[in-house]
Amino acid sequence: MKIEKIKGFRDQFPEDMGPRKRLLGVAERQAEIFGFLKVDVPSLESLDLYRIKSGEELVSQTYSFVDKGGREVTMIPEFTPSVVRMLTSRKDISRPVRWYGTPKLWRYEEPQAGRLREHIQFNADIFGPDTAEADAEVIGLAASILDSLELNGEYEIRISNREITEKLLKSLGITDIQAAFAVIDRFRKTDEESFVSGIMETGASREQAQKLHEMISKPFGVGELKKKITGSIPEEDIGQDIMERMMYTGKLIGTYTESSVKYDFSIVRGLSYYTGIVFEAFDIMGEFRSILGGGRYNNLAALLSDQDIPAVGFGMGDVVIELLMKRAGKWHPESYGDSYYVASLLRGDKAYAFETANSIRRFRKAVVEVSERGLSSQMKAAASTGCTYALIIGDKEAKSGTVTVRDLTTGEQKTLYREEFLDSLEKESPQ
RNA sequence: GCCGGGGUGGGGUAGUGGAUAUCCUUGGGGACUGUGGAUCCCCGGACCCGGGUUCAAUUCCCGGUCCCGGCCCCA
Repeated sequence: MKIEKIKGFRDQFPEDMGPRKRLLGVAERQAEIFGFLKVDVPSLESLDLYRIKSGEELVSQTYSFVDKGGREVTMIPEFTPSVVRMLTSRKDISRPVRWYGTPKLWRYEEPQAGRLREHIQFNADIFGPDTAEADAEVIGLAASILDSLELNGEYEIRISNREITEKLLKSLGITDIQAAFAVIDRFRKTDEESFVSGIMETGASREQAQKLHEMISKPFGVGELKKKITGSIPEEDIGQDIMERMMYTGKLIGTYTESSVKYDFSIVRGLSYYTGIVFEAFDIMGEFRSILGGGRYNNLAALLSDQDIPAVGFGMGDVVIELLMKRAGKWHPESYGDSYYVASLLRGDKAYAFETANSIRRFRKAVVEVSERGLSSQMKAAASTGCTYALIIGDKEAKSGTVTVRDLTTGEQKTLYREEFLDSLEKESPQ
């Protein structure tokens, strides 16, 4: 009987696992360099954790079920609520708290390009200070990860601000702010006419809806925010300090990366708990869904506990960035430097070859032959493992205490004393 | 949940209402216990599942399932 995979889930074979391991490794390394500490959360949570903050729409898209004890539980659809629960359960942790994690997340929806039912998400948050500096640090980490993956020039960051957008919408006569956010969120998928009519349904006039469409259509440099808004919103309707903070944040983000950072009114993020800055990163060709996204959510802790903890963070799923890395030719595993395939022609007792392999392993990767086969086959195997050198060990070598080293890229080969060979490895090794 | 397009060895494919289902590649073994991605030889491996129509279904029809893509939603 053939058992098929569950829809939207994936097997992860070495050819993708290698690059994916590097992707997550780079993200984790950058997070650590920034001083973030790793945490992990349960894969299963009470469904109520998501009811509180998001309502039935999200709940209907969760991978949830009633367990044997009659509890409504769900495979976690996001990381943040669990992390907030963790943080608020401890009062001794000094702030700012910088935490990251790489959970698997689940959603019960139809799979499509860049979206599966199970995926891995890198996630990082700063809890405590409600400052432009914390905002910039989180976005800067996101950019540094993408840059470390050699994706400079392949992406750009778009930022916006919920408060500013909300005030903008109000000044245009819009009364149903949530509905307007939903229309804006769909901006990229609709034409001007349906956008305008969608906005008109939220309380704006046609003229105002068209004005909004124009503002949303053109991202601009973050430093121009004030200029762009002046004339659109009456001065008294918008806090100067919010705009100053956004422009300052944009300036700080520029200290992390050369990549383009734009202000973009169309970024609102669907998640209702965002309160201030929101941001996403897109591939430069606009082919894929957003690579990552996040923002400030100052009210979530209060919703889930009796504590008030401002927070800012982002999540980056592994699926979209994989598409981007493949397109950019960067989907390759981490390189281990020189590596050795220990081929053996010894009859019976192969201890000499194994001693050699194990000595190499103090400094380098070594693969030792474990089959009985001719040298020709072993050399083929050496090539297919991707090793840069082959060591050939036969009776001659074992008797004389030597090894024959063959460079698999140039074909050059020499025989030298084993001790001499190992010494040279030790000297060349960085550590 | 809804809509569209697909499913032939591990991957890529050809083909057919009836015969031993094509080719390439990959995998295993051998030539080959002293030199690699080669060559030659041998071997293994497939019509997604169920039902219907039919003398006969991998082929036609229906349903399911999975894959790809879109909608909804976006964590």
